[in-house]
Amino acid sequence: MARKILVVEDEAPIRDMLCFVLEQNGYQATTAEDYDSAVNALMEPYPDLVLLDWMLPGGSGIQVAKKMKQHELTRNIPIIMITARGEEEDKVRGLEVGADDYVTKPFSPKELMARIKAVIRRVAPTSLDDIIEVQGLKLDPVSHRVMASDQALDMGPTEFRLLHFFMTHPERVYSREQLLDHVWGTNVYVEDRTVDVHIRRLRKAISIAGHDRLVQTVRGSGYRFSAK
Amino acid sequence: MARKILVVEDEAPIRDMLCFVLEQNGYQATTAEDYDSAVNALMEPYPDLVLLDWMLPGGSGIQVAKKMKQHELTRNIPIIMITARGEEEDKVRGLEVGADDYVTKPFSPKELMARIKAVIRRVAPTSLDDIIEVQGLKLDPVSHRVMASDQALDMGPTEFRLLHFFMTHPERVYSREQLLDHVWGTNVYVEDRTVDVHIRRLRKAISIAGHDRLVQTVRGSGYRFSAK
DNA sequence: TGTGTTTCATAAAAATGTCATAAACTGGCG
DNA sequence: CGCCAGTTTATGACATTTTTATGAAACACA
Repeated sequence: MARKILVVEDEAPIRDMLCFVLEQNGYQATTAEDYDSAVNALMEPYPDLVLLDWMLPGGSGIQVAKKMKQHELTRNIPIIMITARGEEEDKVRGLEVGADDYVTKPFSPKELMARIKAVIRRVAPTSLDDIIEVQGLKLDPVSHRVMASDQALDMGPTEFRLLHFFMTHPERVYSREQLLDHVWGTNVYVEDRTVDVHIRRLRKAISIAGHDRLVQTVRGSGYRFSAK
Repeated sequence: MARKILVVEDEAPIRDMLCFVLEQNGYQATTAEDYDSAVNALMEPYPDLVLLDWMLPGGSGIQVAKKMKQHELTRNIPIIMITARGEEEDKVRGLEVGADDYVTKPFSPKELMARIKAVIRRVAPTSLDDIIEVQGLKLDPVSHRVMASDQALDMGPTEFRLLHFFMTHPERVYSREQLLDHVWGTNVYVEDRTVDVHIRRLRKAISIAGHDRLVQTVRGSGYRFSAK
């Protein structure tokens, strides 16, 4: 429900202000103050968006952006750059590196929130709270419930998260490791094979109306959620 | 219960379509085609929400939004802007001025309804003081009483508030923390687990007519009040 | 003192990660 | 082709951990 936003900013006062505004608006804020901590913070709970100060001390913000673009898992996280007034050059370079938008210091909280909202909407058209439906299988993140043709399905929390991930990322193979990263969270030490077990449990839970065929095994690669 | 929605849109076909869709979904639609008629329409029967086309001929939609924000009585009426595809800048400015959300032309009725619902839910969950009924379980905030098929039920104050909250926010999971915030009030230091106890008491109180099944446990997430 | 609330301890239930084993699939080879 | 050996995946069982339910005691307040 609450989107996670990573704030990368070296000046503590500004950082705090940003966090305050973000949390005030229903986001969950994480922070980092330099390149290293930023890269680190990116791995933990994947943020839904990164607010990146261009003028970081050591490695500039651009390094962080570049690093993000290199990694599969962080490549698609949208970035909003914070630039100083008038630095046209920066803006251009920032957008070149893959920033999705920028705000110019000083900026109003209102403007910032507007931009964040717009960027998130653009990147993730389906709101986190939307009911997702695939072939009669409906998942409602708000009521935290899965229905198959008006019948509520029962499953454990992990199976729910797994299904949620699958339904929001269909038609794509995911290795067990990737699934662990996305569904369990990073740096969680769990055996690869554990995924198999939860896949089975998920299949069993949704098999009542025959939806288990949506969860497909891709031998040698992992699993895929597909309506085809 | 029928919410009034003001549609501000200059193109008649689109306006009619919008009205049709809105009424189809149980809303009561009012219309306006330009700045003046919009300002006018705002005064008469205060709408619960305004659907505002950004691209009005004379004064653009933003004028309407600004005007609304100036007046005490219309300030809090939520606004959903209708923007043309790709006009990023417009969206940002709209949100800055105080729009609550936007839809991009062309949009599906489904998406529109979803956004309207989301905005209304956020702004006005349910009017207070109305008798709420779910499956024969009636709660009257005025007389402060709960009835199950003409039989008065007995419960403590906290259970009453808890039930009231649940009945006005059904089909949604709430974590214990959220429940504490909403039912107990913010910044109250109470153990999370205390919620469990009151949930049990509430269940016991309404179990006489079998309504305890409405209060559902969502493992790992919290509780949910649901008729399903 | 009595009603209502919170905390605590414990029971009960559910979820989770691993294993061991069965089953399914692959590619090579006779 | 058909079979075998080697891999990979499916599945059932299980010990452990985590989360909830519940009864009772400790409190708070009028």
